[in-house]
Amino acid sequence: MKKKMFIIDGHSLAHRAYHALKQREFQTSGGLPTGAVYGVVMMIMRLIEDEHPDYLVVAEDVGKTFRHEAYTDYKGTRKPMDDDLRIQLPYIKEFYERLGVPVVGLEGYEADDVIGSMACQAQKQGFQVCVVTGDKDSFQLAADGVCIYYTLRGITDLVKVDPAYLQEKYGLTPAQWRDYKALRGDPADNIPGVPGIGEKTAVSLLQEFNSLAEILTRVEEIGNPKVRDLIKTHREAVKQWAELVTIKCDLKLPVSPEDCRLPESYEERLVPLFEKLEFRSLLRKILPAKAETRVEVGEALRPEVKMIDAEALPAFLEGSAETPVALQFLATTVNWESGQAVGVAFSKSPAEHCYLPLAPEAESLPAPLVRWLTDAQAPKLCHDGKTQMILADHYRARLEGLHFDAMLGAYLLSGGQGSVDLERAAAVFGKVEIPDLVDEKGKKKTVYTLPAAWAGEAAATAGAQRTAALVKIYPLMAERIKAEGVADLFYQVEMPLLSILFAMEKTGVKVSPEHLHSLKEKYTRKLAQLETEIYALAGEEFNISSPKQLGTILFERLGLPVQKKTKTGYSTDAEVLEALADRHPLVQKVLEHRGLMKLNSTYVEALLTLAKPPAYRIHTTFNQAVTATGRLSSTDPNLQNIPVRMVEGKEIRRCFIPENRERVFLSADYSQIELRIMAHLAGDEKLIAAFHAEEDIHRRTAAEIFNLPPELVSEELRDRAKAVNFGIIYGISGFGLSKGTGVTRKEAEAFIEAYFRKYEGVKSYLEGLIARAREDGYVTTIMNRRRYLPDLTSRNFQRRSFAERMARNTPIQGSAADLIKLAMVRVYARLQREKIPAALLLQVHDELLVEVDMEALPAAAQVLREEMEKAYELKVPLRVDVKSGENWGDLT
DNA sequence: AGTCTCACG
DNA sequence: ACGTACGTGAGACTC
Repeated sequence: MKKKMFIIDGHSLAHRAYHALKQREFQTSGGLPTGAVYGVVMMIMRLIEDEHPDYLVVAEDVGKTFRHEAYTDYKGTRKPMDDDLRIQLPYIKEFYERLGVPVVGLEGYEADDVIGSMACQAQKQGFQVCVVTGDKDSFQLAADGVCIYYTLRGITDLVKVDPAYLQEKYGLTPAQWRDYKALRGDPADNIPGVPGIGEKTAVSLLQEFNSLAEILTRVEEIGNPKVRDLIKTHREAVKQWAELVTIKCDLKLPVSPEDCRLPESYEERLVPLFEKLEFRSLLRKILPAKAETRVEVGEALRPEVKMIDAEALPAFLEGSAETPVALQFLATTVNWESGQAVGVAFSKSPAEHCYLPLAPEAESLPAPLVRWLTDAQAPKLCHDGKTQMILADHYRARLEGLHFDAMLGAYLLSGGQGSVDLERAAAVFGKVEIPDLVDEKGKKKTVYTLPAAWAGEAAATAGAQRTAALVKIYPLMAERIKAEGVADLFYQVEMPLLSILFAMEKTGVKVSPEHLHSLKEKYTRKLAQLETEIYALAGEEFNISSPKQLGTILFERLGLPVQKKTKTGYSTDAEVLEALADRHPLVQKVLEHRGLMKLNSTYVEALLTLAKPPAYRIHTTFNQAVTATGRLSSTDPNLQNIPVRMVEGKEIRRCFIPENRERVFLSADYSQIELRIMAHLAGDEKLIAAFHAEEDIHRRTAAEIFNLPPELVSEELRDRAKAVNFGIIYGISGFGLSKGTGVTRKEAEAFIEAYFRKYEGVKSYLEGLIARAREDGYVTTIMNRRRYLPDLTSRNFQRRSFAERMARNTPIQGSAADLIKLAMVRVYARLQREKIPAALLLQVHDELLVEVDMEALPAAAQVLREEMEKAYELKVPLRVDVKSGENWGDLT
C-alpha cells in the first residue's frame, strides 16, 4: 500500500471557503467572522475522513515572489484581500498547528512552487500524492502517482485531475498544460496570452508541435500565416509567460515529506479552538470520537478438527436437532457439468468440529452422510448452499433443511457494498480471520477449486476454519437481519428462493441442436460473404472485430469524420456507425457483420457447446448475491439476455423448446411493473388513478405532458412519453433523455419539467427520497432491502450525481426484484401443492418461463397469473400477461 | 487484466 | 462547469 500524501494549497482553500460561506452569517457572539475558518476546517476534516491520507501538508505564499520581480503586472488584476478574511487567517493557521500539520512557505516563492517541490520529492519517495487546489496552473504537476483535486465553485465539489483526465478533456499532457497557459493566457494571473490565439488554436498548435519550444524553433512550419505572424510578434513575451507559469519543482524545502505524517489523533487538541470560535456542531462531532474504542484486530481462526469416518458421523451430529450444524463441502471442481468432492467439514458448536474425507473416485456419498443431508428436520448452516446442492447432486444426494445461508445473509446486510464471501463475512460479523487458500504457486484458491493433493489435512483445516466461522457469525448475522427489518425478506423470500433456483438450474432448458446448427451455417456463410465485401470496399484485409483496426480503416484510410472518442481511440459503436452509414457503403456492411458476429459467437456457438446429447438441456447458474439492487443474474450461460428485440435475434429464442411434443412453454410477465411500483412508492394520485383505470400508461403520460386528450396522442408523442417514463425510472437527466429520444437537450429538459408539473407526487417523492437517503446513507425497497450510497455526500459532482441516480432507481428496480422473487416462491409452492405437471425454467427480471404438460396449461396459466398478481398488495393493481407456445420465440 | 461492444430487463 | 441515463454478463481484442 502506497503512503498517501495530500498537499493543500492553503491560500486557495481559504479563499474558496471564505467566498463559499460569506453569505451565511458565520460569526461568534463577539462578532468575529468565522465562515472561512469553518469552511477550511470542514473541508480538511472531510478530506481526512473520506480519503484517509497518511500525510498532510499545507503550502502557503510568503511575500512578493520572483514572479512579481520579473513581471510587474503579475497577478495585477487581483483585488486586495477582504478584511473579513484577513482577520480569520491566524485562526486557520492555528487550526493547522493544532491538527499537527506543517504549514510550509518559502520567501520569494508561491504556494504552487512549494507544492510542486513537495509533490516531486514525495513522488520520488514512492508516495501517492494528491494536491488540493483551485488553481489550474497546478495541472502541470499531474503525473504517475500525482493527481490534482481541483475545487470547483464553493467547497462541495472536487474534480480529480490526472494525466488521463487532461488528455481526455483537453487533449494535452501535463507539460503541455503550462505552454497552453502561456499561449492562451490566464486572466486570473493577468497573463494576457497571445492575442488572437484562443483555446482551439493553442491546443492544435501544441498537438502538432508537442511543445512551446518546438513551436518557437519551427515557427515557419505553422500552416496558418496569421497564427505564424502572431507567434513571431509575441515570441519574447510568450517565452516570459511560459517561465512565469512554470511551477518550480526543485526548491529546497524546510520540511521533508516524512515530516508531514498526520498524527493519529488530534481531536482533543482541536477542542479549545472550536470552543473559542463557537463551532458547536463540530465539537459534538469530535467529542464522541474520543470515546470510540479501537477496532479489534481479527483473531485468526484455528479450530481443532477431528478426522472422522462416515460411521462416526451420527455420533458427532447427535443432539443437534435444535441448533443448525455448519456444513462445508471441499471440492476440486463443481459446476453443472462435473463435481468432485474431497471431503466435508462440520461444526456443531464453536468448539466441536470434524472432517469427513471422501473417496476420490466414489460415485456416491456415504449413507450416514446422505441420511443427514436429506433430513429436512436436521437444520443446516451454509455459505452458498446452492453450490453445495449442486455438488451433492453429482452424487445423487439432496441437501435439505438449509436453515441459514451466510452468503445470502451477507448479501442482504452488505447493501451493495463489498463482497459476500465467507472470509469477509467472518471478518465483518465475527471479527475472525480466515487465512486465504493459496496453492504452491501462490495462486488464490476457493473451497471448490482445491488442488487434488489437498484432500487430507489441508482440506480439513480449510473446511473447519469455514464451518467454525459460520457457527460463530450465524447468531450475529441473524440478529442484524432482524434489526434491519429484513427477516421476512431473508427467511420468506431469499432462503426459499435458493432451493427454487437450484431446481430451475437442475431442470435446465432444452435447445434444438438442429435449429442451432442451421443458424450457425447460415451465419457463417453470411459472415464470410460480408468479409469479402468489406475487404474489397476497404481495399485491404483487416480484422473487422477489432475496434482499433476498424477505426484506422474508417477514420484514416477512408477519412470518415470522427464522431466520438473513447479512452483509447476512435469509437466505432453502433451509434457512430449508424451516423456514418450514408457516407460509405462499407459501414452498413460492418454493422451487419457486427450483428451476425454477436449472434453467432455469443449465442449460437456458445449454446451449441453447452447443449449435450442426449438431453440437449442447458443449465445456467443463477446468482442470487451479486447485483446491488436485488435482481438475480445468470451466468454460464447468461440466459437472461437471449435476443428478442430484433427479428434476426429472435430466431435464437426459437431454438429454446420444451422437453417433448406433449409439453409447452408458458411465459408470464409483469406489465409495467416498475412504473406501477413508482406510482405506489410516490403515492401520486394521477398515476395511481391511471393504473386503476387500466389506461395505456405511455399514452396517458403523453397526454399529460403535451396537454392533449389521449385520443389525439400520436405514436411519435407516445414514444417520447415512453422515453420520459424510462428516464424517470433511471433517475432522469436532460442529457440522458435527449439521447434516448433524439430530441435536443433543451426539449428533453422541458419534457421533464412538464412531467414533474403534472405528477407532483412523483416530484416530491423523488426530492424527499434523496434528502432522506443523504441522511441515512442508504435507500430501501418495498421489502426493506438496502443499498448504501455513501457517494450521495461526495464533493465530486460526477460521483454525487451518479449516486443520486442510483438512489432514484434502486427502490424501483429493487422493489420489482423483491416482488418477482416473492411471486416465484408462491408460484413454486402452489404448483407443488396442486401437483401441476409444470416446471419453472427461467426468470428474466419481470418474466417467468415455465414448461408444462399441454393438458395442464390452463391450470398453470391461472396459477402464474394469480400468484404473480397477488404477490404483494400495492396502491395499484399488478397485471400479468400470460402467453404460451411451442418455442420461446413464438409465444401468443 | 482491461477495454470495447452489445445482448437483455 | 462538471458529464450521465439504471441494472447485468460475455466475447473478442489488446497489452
